[in-house]
Amino acid sequence: MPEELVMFPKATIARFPMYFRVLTEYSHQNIPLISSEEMAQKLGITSSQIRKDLSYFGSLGIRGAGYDVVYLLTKIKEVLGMDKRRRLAIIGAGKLGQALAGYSGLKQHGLEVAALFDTDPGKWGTSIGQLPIFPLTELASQKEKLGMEIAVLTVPASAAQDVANLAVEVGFKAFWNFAPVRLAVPEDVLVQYEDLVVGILTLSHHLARKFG
Amino acid sequence: MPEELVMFPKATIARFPMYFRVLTEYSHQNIPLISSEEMAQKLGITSSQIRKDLSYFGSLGIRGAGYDVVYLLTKIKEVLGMDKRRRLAIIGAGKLGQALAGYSGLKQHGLEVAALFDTDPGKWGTSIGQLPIFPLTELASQKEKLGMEIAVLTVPASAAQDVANLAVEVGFKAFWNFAPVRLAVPEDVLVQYEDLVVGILTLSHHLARKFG
DNA sequence: GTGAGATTGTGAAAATAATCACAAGGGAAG
DNA sequence: CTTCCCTTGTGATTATTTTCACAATCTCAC
Repeated sequence: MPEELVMFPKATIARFPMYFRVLTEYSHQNIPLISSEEMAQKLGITSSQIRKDLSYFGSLGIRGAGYDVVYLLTKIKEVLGMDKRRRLAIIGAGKLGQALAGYSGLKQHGLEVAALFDTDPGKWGTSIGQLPIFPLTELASQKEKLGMEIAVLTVPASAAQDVANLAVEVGFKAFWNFAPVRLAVPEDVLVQYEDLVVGILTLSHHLARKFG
Repeated sequence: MPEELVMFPKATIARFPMYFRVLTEYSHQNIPLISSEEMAQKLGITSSQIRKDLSYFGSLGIRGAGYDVVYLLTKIKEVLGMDKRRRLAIIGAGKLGQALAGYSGLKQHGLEVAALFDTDPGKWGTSIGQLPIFPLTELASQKEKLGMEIAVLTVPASAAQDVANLAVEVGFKAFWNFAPVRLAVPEDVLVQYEDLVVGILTLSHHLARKFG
């Protein structure tokens, strides 16, 4: 029989990480309940939006009281795939790759960087924190050995497609792409684009509108 | 008389940086015209969306031919505030701050990191590339001297609000905040939130849905 | 157990965004 | 100058997202 698959709106999914943060904070402080209004204040959004978002889980709040912090946290972890540990391969051991390798936010969300890869021989054998840097040619073998399933692309735009092709070939089905280019990949491969410039240019736009 | 201020939808503004990239590429190759369909192919979106987005400028395309690359580029630069050079202060000279300091994408978009700031005395006086690291206490004086107007927060979440308060005090009106906390700031201050975890967790969600 | 107060869950309405489909031009060739 | 072809610009439509408003129902105090 088909598993019950609630479809969450994209906009809702994008907010779950925020909810996760607040809930984690409350959980650490052993606060058992949180209301939508309380969350809304913390996050600067409306409480009705939060309730609507959470309603896709079905009815898991407690009327008159709020939401059970631990239970809600479990549900959000589940839907974000955080119940299973995922290992990442960072391809491109430049500044950005290194910054991500050392970013504690990943581990806090069940995401573990297992290794970095680079084409620069000068970097092979060195390490970032505890993480080894391998030649890109070892991507296939290390993927097997370390059980990595997400490829993080922190290479120059000009190299991104080639690197992606290689990663697809060795079996990666998910990409987190920081290179500002659209990747051509097979149908069944997921690509999440991350473009830092969008954020700062949005800010620049508002700044220009407001102050000239 | 009030300047004509066309209001661009948020979603449209978020796509302008993509358009900027394609146009820059074409401009470098001295290709004078580009059609919405051509752009759409490059970017993996629909051509009608592009036409709709560009229609907010008024009518600047050429029917039967496409858009003048250089002219369109000028318009997009203008609306994104890229016609004026903006200087950034990076507060928090950790891995992420350093990565951003060395990120060429910023300069390519008219954004110039002028200095970094940190509370760690061990970092004072050292530099990242050509960029000096100052004590946070010098924020006010260096802001004047270097003409910085955007504060980039790459400090731990626990320090973000305090640092923001200081930056507001010395006159910053725009923040690019990488710390995963909502900042309490005066009405007239702009904050652009950047949360790397959202992207990777969205990917994780789709991965979990698709492959379990 | 009862009433007062709080907070959820959710249909309906409003706002925003994306897509469609085609009339209105403009270019190019002869 | 006319015809054919191409691509824009845009109203209309559809889809998605947010907000509203209130009935349902749970807690807590007594």
